[in-house]
Amino acid sequence: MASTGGGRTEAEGTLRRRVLDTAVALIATEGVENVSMRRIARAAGVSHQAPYHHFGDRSGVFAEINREAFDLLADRMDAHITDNHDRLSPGELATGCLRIYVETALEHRGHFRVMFRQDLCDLDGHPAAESALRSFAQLRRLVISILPDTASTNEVDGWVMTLWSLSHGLATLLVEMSLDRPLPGILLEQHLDNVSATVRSLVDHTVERPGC
Amino acid sequence: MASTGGGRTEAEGTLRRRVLDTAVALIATEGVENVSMRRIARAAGVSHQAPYHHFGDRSGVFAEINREAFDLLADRMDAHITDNHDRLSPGELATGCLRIYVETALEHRGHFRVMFRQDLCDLDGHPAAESALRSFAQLRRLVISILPDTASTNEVDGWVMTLWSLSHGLATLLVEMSLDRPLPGILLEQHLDNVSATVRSLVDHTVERPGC
DNA sequence: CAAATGTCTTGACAATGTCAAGTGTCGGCG
DNA sequence: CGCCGACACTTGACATTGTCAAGACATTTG
Repeated sequence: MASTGGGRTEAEGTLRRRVLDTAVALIATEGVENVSMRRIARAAGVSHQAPYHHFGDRSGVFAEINREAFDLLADRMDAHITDNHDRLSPGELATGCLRIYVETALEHRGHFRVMFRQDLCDLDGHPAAESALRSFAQLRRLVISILPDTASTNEVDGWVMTLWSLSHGLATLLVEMSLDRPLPGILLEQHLDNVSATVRSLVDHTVERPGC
Repeated sequence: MASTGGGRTEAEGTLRRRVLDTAVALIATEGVENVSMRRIARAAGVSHQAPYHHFGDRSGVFAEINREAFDLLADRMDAHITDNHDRLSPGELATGCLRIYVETALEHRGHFRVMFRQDLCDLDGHPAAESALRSFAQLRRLVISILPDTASTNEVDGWVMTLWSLSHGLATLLVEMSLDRPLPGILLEQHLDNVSATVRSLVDHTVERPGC
């Protein structure tokens, strides 16, 4: 087994990556409550202290998973917008982003289960907070481009929260409950239809307003 | 302090209640990750094993909190519907239920933080699962009364999920992040306006459909 | 080549979930 | 009245967990 005492056994920074991957995989299958540092270390085939060298403490691992999750989300949204901004309307772009949100959460349950969990890690000052804001900002920009210039800040932020909730709520339900077993993709499509209907109501809301 | 050895020190079943209340209060302030059985016991002023007598194990406490949460939610929705069913349209009733959902989550963060957490407790066979379904069923009934009889099951369930997501997503964001500090009630009202707009689009969706 | 550094290991400690075994009180039975 | 079992709790013990401290080895630096 492992020779007593260490040495540079891992290639450049490989363990750090393997710890994150192992952690995310375990969280996806067992839930975050049932994942311990020592289990991660064991699953990664290293001593119980090796992960601490790269993350400081347990919450450090979760903070990094948070960062990766929000970055992945923001990157995908970015790509979708830049790829389609000349082909789709702002409303369609927003709908696309919301779809990406749900799909990303389902594809990366381990990441998603850690997002927004302030009891797992304090994100204040951590780069993860910045990544999170990046995702919000993208959606916010789309909402602004949909609403008229006269829209108040509250109106903008209210719609951002509404749209975000539509995705986040569904993603939570699908990931946390076992709703995905009985509910196949068709329900997701139905929901996304409804989302786009909501977005359209946002657009109409904008147009219809006569005055005041 | 506590005399060595037990005795009937609690009035009828009082400790069980106090354990639940203590647990919920701790979870609301510290987050579920930072709440241990022994801390609950300590805060309740009993030995570390006393709670186990009433709940079997840790997940038993969470299961019971789940049951209370879903029951409270379903009861409030029930009351709202029976109090207003002759005064409000089904759409308005649905909007009211969604508002109740968010308000209940904010008033009972400790409960909400445990809901939908399958890693904390297995609800299969537990009465909590039944309570959860009761809440869903209420919303479902409202959606059915809004949609035309010809609506497919997928259409119904899709809208149930959409409406539920609208509330659950917002509640999660408000409870898990510290969004409630900078965001006062006005944003919640704005969001609820949007929710009712979405519900209206559901109703219109019903009316507008020409054929097929 | 020697020292410093970075990567990992082992060992130890307090806290936690939980099992096992006590200890005291209460209600009912003779 | 006195005994007895059930109940509601307590104390004690154990494996596991997060984390601190110290050691071992390879690589880099001087």
